[in-house]
Amino acid sequence: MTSATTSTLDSQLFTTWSLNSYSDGSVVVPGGYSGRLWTGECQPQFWSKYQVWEWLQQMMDVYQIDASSMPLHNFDVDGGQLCSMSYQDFLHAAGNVGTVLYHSLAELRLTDPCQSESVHHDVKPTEFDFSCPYPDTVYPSADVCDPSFTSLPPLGSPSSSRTDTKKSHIRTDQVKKHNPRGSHLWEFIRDILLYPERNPGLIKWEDRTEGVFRFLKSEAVAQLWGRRKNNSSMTYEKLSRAMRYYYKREILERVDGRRLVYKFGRNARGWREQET
DNA sequence: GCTATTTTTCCTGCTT
DNA sequence: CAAGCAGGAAAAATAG
Repeated sequence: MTSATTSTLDSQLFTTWSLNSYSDGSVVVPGGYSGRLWTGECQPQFWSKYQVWEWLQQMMDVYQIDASSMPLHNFDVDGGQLCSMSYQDFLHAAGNVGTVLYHSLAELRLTDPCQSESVHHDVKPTEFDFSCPYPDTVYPSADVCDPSFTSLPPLGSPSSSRTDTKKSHIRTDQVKKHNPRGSHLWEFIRDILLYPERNPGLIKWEDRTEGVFRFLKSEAVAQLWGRRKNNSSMTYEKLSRAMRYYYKREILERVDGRRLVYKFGRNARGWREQET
């Protein structure tokens, strides 16, 4: 359904991010961009850990892989290490899902050098660590932080249309469950929070152990959420309404006075440092 | 298709 | 003033 007209998307991404939210459906393209943007370097071999992570997110989204069957900790490696993993290693690290990952990665490695025409104001992966010295200007953070949703697998090769999905019958009870990983807003927020090194100042922990966090770029997060839900007219105003509904369910706790600050409640799970 | 949740939209009023 | 926060209502999406 969604055709990815990649070329124009870049610019539209910019538009999206710089528009202040009142873009009544006229701007943002539904669907997604091809997985190119998030690949700062081109070759998987040169990916940083966070790029590997990004790739994994893409895979999970594209193939609807359940987070529970995708042990991210087994992939705390950089591109070089990732590429040196054998098929067996993948199976080991991710079970059946490993098959998909392995093949997808293989695809990627075959495809061309790179795009590298990403963003002129490119930020090096190394600078993502916490610091995030971004001013107030809106930047196209989608390329580095979109934890989600693409309708196409990021296999930039037109040659092999879709060697993936069916080739290996990956939809063994692990893949393609229901609506696996965070399909809920609070989970989406949580996931952004969980990996600060890849979160370029969108949301920030205020108190990690207490589960207090703050939106730094409310509209940007809203846009991201909108992208996830394929809703181009999402705004922080609306997103926050949904957040407020969480109070009653105790997924979030109210935090007085402080703007853009929320706190996970007893019914929110999976956000703590180490815990189930 | 139906039901129960969740989220999205919109809105009025209040607070920072 | 602009941007957030609060919730109520009701429509739209989703999950099952």
